[in-house]
Amino acid sequence: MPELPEVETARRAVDRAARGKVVRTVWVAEDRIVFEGVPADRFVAALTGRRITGSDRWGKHYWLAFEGRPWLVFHFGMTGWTHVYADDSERPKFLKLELELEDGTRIGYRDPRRIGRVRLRDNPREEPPISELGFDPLHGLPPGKVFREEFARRKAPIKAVLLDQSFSAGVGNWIADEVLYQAGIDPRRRADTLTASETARVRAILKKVIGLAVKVGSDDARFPRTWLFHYRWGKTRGAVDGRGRAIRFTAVGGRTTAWVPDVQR
DNA sequence: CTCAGTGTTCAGTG
DNA sequence: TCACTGAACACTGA
Repeated sequence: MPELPEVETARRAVDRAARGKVVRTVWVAEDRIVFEGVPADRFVAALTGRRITGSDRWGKHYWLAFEGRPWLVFHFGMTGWTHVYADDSERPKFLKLELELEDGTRIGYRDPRRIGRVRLRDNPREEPPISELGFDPLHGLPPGKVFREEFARRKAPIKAVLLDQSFSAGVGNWIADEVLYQAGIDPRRRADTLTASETARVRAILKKVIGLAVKVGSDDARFPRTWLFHYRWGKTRGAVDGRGRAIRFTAVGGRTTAWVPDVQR
């Protein structure tokens, strides 16, 4: 379930377990898709024996920084994840890459559907694909003026614009729906029809939703009960939000969109 | 067996 | 060229 908050949560867990430690051994699956054609032995050669110094994230990508280069960049797709564990008995299925650290801790990347990607980059933030991304809402939002100008020149549905990673990196399907629900905006509206105050609401709520989700470690049980998040899954017939209003499911921007017509105009 | 899916990319269209 | 749309990708689980 990896949008910005989930990726940030995964990054923090791995950072805590790995920061300052040397990689003792590296295991990598042969997988032309996840590794984009880079052979396993190149990852082994690049990472074995190197010390992890920290980590960072932009949008839905996060990376481990080492002394020297290159660094190791993860993207989760829809089903990827990084795991921290102590020994082989806990090794996850569909494992693609595993770092065994000097103290025996293991960092594993798994992805059953192989839609995620693992890359080596010298400067992740400066090189594709991360260099192509827009702002990261947790690192800081652009001024309201930038939102107004961007929306004004866009004819796509507002939901599609929020999902566009070259605008707001890290926003995925549930966050886009949650923001538009809380802002009271119909997800099908063309972005260029939003008023200044609607645009301001989108900006403020985007910051709030992501900030809170990260603050609670993406533990959805701790998301406020007023959020659409709790009621939107499964396309259930007769689904309602926390106040009993009907939830409608519509394809917008190529994605299943949950929204509440009574609230979103 | 069929189909949806918390994501991204790319061909096709206007 | 650009903005936008929709299908494709790969695979599991419901």
